[in-house]
Amino acid sequence: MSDTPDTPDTAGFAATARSQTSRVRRGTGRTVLSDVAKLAGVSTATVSRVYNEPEKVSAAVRERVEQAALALNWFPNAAGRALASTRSHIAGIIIPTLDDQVFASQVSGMQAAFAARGITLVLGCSNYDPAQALVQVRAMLARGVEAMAIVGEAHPPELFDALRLYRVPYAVTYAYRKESPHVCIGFDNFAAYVQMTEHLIALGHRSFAVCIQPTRDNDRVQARVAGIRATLERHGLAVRPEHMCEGESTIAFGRRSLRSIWQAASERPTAVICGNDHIALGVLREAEELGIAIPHELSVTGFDDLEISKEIHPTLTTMRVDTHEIGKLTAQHLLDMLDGKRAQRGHEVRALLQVRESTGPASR
Amino acid sequence: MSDTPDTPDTAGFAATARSQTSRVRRGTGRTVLSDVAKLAGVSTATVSRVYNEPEKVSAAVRERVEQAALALNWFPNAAGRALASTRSHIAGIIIPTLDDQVFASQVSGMQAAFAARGITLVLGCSNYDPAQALVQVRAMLARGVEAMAIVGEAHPPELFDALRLYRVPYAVTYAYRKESPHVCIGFDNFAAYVQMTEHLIALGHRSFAVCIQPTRDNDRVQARVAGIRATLERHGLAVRPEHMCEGESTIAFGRRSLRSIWQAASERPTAVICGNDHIALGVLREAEELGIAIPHELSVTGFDDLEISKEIHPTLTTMRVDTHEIGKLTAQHLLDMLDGKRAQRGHEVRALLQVRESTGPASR
DNA sequence: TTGTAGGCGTTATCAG
DNA sequence: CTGATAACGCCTACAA
Repeated sequence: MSDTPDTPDTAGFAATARSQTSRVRRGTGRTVLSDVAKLAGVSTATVSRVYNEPEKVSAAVRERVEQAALALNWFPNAAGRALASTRSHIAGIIIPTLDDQVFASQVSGMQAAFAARGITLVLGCSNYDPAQALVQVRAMLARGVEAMAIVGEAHPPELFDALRLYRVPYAVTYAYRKESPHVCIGFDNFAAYVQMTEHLIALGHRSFAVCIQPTRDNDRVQARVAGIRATLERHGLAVRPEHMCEGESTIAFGRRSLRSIWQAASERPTAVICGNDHIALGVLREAEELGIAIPHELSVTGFDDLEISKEIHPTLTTMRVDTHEIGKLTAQHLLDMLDGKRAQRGHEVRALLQVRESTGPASR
Repeated sequence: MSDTPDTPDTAGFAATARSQTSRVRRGTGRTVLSDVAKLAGVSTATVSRVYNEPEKVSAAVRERVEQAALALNWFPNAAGRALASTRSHIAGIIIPTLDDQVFASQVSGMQAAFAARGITLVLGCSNYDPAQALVQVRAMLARGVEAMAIVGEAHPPELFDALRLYRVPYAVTYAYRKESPHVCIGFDNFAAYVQMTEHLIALGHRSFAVCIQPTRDNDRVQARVAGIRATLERHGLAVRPEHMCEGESTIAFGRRSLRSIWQAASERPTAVICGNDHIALGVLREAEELGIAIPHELSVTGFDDLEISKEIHPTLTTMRVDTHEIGKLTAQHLLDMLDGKRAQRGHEVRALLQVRESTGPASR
């Protein structure tokens, strides 16, 4: 049974001789840690220490190991590392879509902050579909993500259950609600639209239209609509159904919406609140075409403060949120969790109103 | 000397949870494959087969295993899988920045195509810095990426050497050059700007200005400038140094540039070629402020065809590239490589000229 | 400070 | 079609 003298792993056979040595080995032929150990004349444990706890290795030995690794062009295999240490050095983020600048810049902020700490970010897009988000989260859990960020809280309970079950620290981003059971890092969508609506009411507006993204499965947009409605209600006002337009986040949708609002039989609104700058840009564009004077005849507001919004005519009243900062703060929070710090209650970022030319006193 | 156990950086959350477990087993307490095997009354090998080669398992056993997995809420651990199978199911992409829509949508295209095949995409941003790109590629190689995409070919040779050494299939994206030693999937930046320049020359323009992104370390932008220069030269023309502006990709840079061009002592150009729509939007905006008639007094061109470009006044002449498609094609190519298909020569995507109101006949 | 040895969760080989 | 068992590459408790 045991007449073969060569112990398969730690014994010293040359790197090249390896593949021929035994029939059982399935190896890839790549340089591995033990090759480096052999060349440096140290144990595998020492090589590992050089890369994980360098202060515990003498300078001379460290130097020798680094030389050997360089000579063999070796670097640690992440799968082996992850398996042995139960640390994957991976974090995940789920966003609705990269096609929206606000999410892209949030990813960008997180990516940079994580990379600085040697953590790789893996990205999943849900396309605004809760089922897809759940699938992505499960896949990331399987990958062994150490932390996760996810946009919004309108997700299946199983999603958060899974996160808790696996004890993966996570944060809900982009949205912020004080009452949320999750750690939230973002802004209060409800409050932001309250502020915007109050701005218009203060200007004397009493008749409103709303052009907004799909509310389905989207807590952020729902909160915005709720903010508008609550504020109007407080002033004894409401949006007529025919002045409530819901559709995709495009210039084209904004144009279509204003046309239908203008052609409706009911009294025309004096203000249009849009779900974001894209839609507002479309409304402005269509207004120009219909010969509607902005803001004299109609006030228009957006959200996001795109670079273009202060350059067009008339310049667009909108709100600005630093989404890059949201990403950075989220990464910092998650890194703190990984470092064993106590959990925060979340972090509220301000949405800042930018009053420009597209809003003015109501004409009626 | 140093019996202090605190490793400042990499030691983390794992430490606390661990100490309670048995001294021998370091396990995480998570459900593992063998638990499923036990519950289903089969061997671990069979469980593995159910998920990797289901056709080799009888329907009855398969059913039993699936039930057990569901009951225990088990799913395979990626690190263990990667280690044992030498397949990581990870692909990587390196882009300059997510803050540019064209790269974000390329990532989006790849991500979707890969996800459909169970491959996770990991993202790295180089911030237009070749050194950072190299670091990111090495990190991804360590992660065991099975394939890689990287924007542009202006990278350190070590980067491509590493890719070749590890036999990782890769593609250069966004840029396409027939003579490139790499598989390229993108469009010909040189040819695109030749076409744009020819468009203006055909309109009678003889005096040009150029406002473009930084050329340093950026082969795509360099190719664009070369395309402009070569075309002009063929017609016996050239850009005066004071009409050559290089700067960041923003509306503000476009505005600044036009102002300086207009204030220069030399004869004013009749056309401004911009490196992208952002810059062109700035030029248009500043022209309006300076009272320059577009296109009568000055023609302006962009690149990318942003949604806004056909909505502003005057509408912008630009070029359109389907970057989402580039991402999708790249993923398909890389998947083909992983499936062992023969390498393609790359794939050229067309950049389409969109002639609009911002270009017209030269006035001089 | 360094070495030894066993384990991390899964897959692959080979025998039954 | 199924099971036993040895890798996969690295980390870490413990011993020296």
